[in-house]
Amino acid sequence: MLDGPRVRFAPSPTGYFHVGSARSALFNWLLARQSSHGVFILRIEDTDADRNREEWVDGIITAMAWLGLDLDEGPFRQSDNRAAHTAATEALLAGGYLYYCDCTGDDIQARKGENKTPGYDGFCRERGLTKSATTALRFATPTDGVTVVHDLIRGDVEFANHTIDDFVVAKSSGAVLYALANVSDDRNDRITHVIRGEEHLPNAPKQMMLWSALNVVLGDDVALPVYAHLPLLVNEQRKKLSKRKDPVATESYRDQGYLADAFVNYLALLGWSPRGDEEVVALSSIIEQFRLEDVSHSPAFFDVKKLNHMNGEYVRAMTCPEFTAACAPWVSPWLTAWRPTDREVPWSQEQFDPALFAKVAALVQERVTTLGEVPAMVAFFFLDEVAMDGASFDKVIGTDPLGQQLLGAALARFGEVPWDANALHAATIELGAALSLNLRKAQAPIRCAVTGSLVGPPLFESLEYLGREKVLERIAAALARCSD
RNA sequence: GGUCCCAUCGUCUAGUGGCCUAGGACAUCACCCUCUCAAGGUGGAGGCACGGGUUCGAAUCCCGUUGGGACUGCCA
Repeated sequence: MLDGPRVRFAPSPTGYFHVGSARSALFNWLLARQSSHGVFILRIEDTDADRNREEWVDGIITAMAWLGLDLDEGPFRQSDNRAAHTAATEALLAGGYLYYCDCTGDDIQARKGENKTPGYDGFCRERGLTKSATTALRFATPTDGVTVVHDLIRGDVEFANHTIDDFVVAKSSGAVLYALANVSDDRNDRITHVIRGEEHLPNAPKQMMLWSALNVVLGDDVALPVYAHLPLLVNEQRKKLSKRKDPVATESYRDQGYLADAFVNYLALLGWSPRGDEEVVALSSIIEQFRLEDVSHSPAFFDVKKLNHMNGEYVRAMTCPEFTAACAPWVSPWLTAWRPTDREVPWSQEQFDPALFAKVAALVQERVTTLGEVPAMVAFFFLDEVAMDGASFDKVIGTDPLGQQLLGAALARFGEVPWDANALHAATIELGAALSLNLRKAQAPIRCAVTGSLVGPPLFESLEYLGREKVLERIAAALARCSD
């Protein structure tokens, strides 16, 4: 068998797919992809029945597929490996690495009193307790020596063994906990690189102890994995990104119309950077250049502004037909397999005209940063009645006699002018000139009357695509509104 | 409190002892372009946390200080 890195992404389905998780998944995936024999595994760590939900499992799988993080093995379920976890626990117990403990949290707290040493005090170590409904299994950590974690990103990190408390390996219910379950699975999956968030760094020495102990009691000498603890993703307060307080759901970025390629590109820049000055780089180039050794040590702030810029660049880099097609979930969701879950289209299926949208798309492509912004920008093409912005109307038409005069003149002139953007452009210049208005001023009332807003896609192309009839209708309606 | 991690423009970063008067990107400001809004172009402002060493020479190495963070669960 050819050796390549075997890496895994091991999320627990206790919430939506966090952007920090997406970044961890990506870095694991990159390492696997840059080697021809690399293997990327997804293992859902679903052993905490109280907190897991099936919909979150789906969310993880869907989001990873969206990002293009394809799997070589899995998705596996940690809950399918319970037999192995139990066997590992029993072997460890038989080997003398574990002991039963019936202390409650309150007991431990009460005993500690003034003692500042963290964690469990080893009270039950020599008590010789046996299995019961109230006894958990703890790992007896060495009281001397040091455990050094060889971290690819940070170098060697030393932990004095006496500072590591006797952590619980299996609950009194028999359920095997994270530290062991995770190690047991990593051994079985022959994981070579454990790449995960920095919050797991304190777990590493415990898991190395477990791994080595398992090698002894199982008689199965599996090489310890190489660790790489990724810098945390933080919010503007420099705190770890929180599912509760921060906008971190990967799914929501998809809903908003961020492009997977752009999102992946941005994620790759969090803690790592390509060589050279260019940050918008092809995935193939990222795969080729990526090195764990180059990952930065310090926490990174997830900056939506920069993501926005990058997304805009990717949007503009698409061909027009690609862009048009990519917009489908937002403009014609009734046609697509996937559609955003957090919004509705402003028009009905009957009102929407695909051929018209294909023309209009070119007008908005370079004006949006996300696909989700498209509907609002082109709604006036499909809605029977414009959604008039009151303030804009008052400003350039309602309280402006010149604006009304121009609209009156346009109503007449647009009735006879050849119907194309150039002619409309020229006609508007003349109309404005007659009132001593430059084009900037002259186009405003027309834009407002026809689109309902003072900002939007280029006006004359819009008029052309909308058609003479609707344009004249809307100008007349705007004029009528003045006398209301 | 303890253990551990981290420290370059507001933000993400380049930088691995001399190419640094510290480079790029986002954001920001100004100007140009322009039918609005964008996009684009040009230019500006903006940083090595602090203090000691080591060295001919330090953003880069060492020590300390300060500051921030993670962990400290019969969660993962």
